[in-house]
Amino acid sequence: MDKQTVTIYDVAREADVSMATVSRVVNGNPNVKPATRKKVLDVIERLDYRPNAVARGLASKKTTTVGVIIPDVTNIYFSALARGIDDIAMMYKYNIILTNSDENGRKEVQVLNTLMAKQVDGIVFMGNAVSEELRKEFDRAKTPIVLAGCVDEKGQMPSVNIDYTAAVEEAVKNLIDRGNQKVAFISGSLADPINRDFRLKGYKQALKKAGIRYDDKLVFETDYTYKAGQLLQPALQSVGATAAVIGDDELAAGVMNGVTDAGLNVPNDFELITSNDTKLTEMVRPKMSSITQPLYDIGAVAMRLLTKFMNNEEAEEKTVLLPYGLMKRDTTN
Amino acid sequence: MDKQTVTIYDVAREADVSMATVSRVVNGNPNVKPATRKKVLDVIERLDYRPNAVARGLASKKTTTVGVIIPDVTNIYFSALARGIDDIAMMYKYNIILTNSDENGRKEVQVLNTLMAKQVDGIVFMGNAVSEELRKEFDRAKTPIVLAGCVDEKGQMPSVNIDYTAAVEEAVKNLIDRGNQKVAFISGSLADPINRDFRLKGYKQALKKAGIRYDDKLVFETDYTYKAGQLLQPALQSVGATAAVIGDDELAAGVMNGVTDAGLNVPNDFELITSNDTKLTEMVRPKMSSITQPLYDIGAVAMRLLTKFMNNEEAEEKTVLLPYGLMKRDTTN
DNA sequence: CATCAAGATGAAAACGTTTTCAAATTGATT
DNA sequence: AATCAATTTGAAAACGTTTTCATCTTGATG
Repeated sequence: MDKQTVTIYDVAREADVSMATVSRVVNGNPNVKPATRKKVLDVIERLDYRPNAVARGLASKKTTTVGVIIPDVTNIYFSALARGIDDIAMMYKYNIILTNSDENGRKEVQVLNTLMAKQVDGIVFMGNAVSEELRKEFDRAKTPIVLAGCVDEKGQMPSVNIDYTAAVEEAVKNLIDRGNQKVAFISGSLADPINRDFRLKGYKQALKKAGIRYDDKLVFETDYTYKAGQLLQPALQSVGATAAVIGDDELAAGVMNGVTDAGLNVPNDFELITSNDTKLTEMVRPKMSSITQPLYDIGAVAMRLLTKFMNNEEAEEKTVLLPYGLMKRDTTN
Repeated sequence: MDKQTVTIYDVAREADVSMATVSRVVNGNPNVKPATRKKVLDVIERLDYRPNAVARGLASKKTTTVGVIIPDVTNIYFSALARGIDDIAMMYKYNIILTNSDENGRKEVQVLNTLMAKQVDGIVFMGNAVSEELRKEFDRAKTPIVLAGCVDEKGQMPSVNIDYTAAVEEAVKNLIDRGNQKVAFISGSLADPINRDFRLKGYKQALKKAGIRYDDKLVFETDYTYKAGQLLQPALQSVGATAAVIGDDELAAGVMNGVTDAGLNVPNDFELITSNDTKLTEMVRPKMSSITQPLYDIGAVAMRLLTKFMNNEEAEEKTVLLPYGLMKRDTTN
């Protein structure tokens, strides 16, 4: 019926010491005589005392909780990052408050505010754009923040990513080298810097080096969804694209199936390279060639970086780029 | 530099009222004269006051946070549930502390304990088995708990699921009706009641009604992973199975590709029905026929149910079964 | 105009920790 | 035996709210 909670005070009384001493042994403070420590530990055991983390948070101003803002857990790419984040967080004794933002600016701001209200010790932000409004909130927050799989156009926020520009350039070059003159660029919103400023740049660079004229008819801006990809086939055909680099694996799977269902053969009639190397690439047939990214590690490193900031350690570099690669599977010849 | 936090006390002073009154307006308590309310609100605005949720939690014993224990966010099935949970949680102003358990009993208990320490108002548990140890912890916790996509063998914990037994029976019948005499049953660990007591039971019932002898050579116990499925092909062939019901979509995709890669044709040489109807079923080729489950809704309903418990409302039924179906796609004839 | 009930307010006590600072104890050194 | 520094301890003040009472206002009613 009752709350029936055992408090630090109960332990202190039973062990015949002060709350301060109990607090010390609970927190592993070395300034406690071994004998007293044992005595206290025994009482804790006997009473089954569990420190109240909320009270602790209030007194110490540390909640050992970090906020994670994710566009959609349901997206394999982001959930892979999230897994990396959570594992490292757990390793450092933090918990994760996870919230979906749907990349909706208003929701992002609102979520950020409740996270701050809950006094999280830090935040990992995923998403594609850091809106001005969001940046303002970030600034106001004294709370450390790290971006994961998310570029900051102004380069002032700590983040961990791969070199999207170079990766896409390499992928496109790969496609061109095999004779494709019309390579489509398919991504999410070009309002997102990650697409507009990084991936598209790589695309253009590859074209330029190959002496191919840039044609914005070949650039497709869409949602990161399977359906969206599937519906793209007629448009791709009408511009005569014979290959594509695609910014998301689910989207890529959609494109591939759309093309295949239209009777074309991948990779003989149409080659494609996707971007995230999630497990989906191996599940579909043909398996998708992909830019490889250390997904789990991006999350893990971001979280690790965050722990440093929360600990006031100096981090060598604020902006870390993890290695990428190109994995040939069956959607390229 | 400094914490620079505006407290309720500052607001009270500036507005020339007591903390109690500020608290009242912040919490929408109607017992405040409109004029004072406005005065307070203005000060709050001017000072940009944000209530500290931790202090609030300590004083009110409510954290508006619920814990979610998930085997692995990276699994499409679970992340779909998680999404439903989070959306409803947000709707009711709760936040989610999300932790991966890997279905590891020790980790589950440990995670549960830290959630309790953090004074979450409730818990949604996903996973396949509720171990004895876990049940003990659950009992000790005064905190309301709801299972999502997870059966309680003893039927005493609130949960939301579909009728796995009936669903599997129907799927197997479907396969048998089309002439398959040797239908394999492929699931995760049979230590999990969901497989052992529910799905397998449905499988047996279908066989029985069709007058086919149960043969445990046709029962495959494995991991819920793509790889595990892929490796199953030789074993399936050696027992002469011509069809299978499979307990997880990633696993099913693995089985299908294993079979296909071995040169067989799905569905002509081998038919299969999977269980979770995640978006993966539509991404692979052939598209997988599946038992359908309202994934998102399972999570959503579980969370909704939890809010009732947290609110001490009486819930009509503790154990809710959502409707399932059978979706014919291209892995069955 | 006295009376009362209802409506607004405030003082202060929780809530369960951590942390600061001073006091008490210890033990080694002279 | 006296001294001093280190080591252990405890008292009490935070931490920033909510909540319980009691008190004070109000305005209507007789």
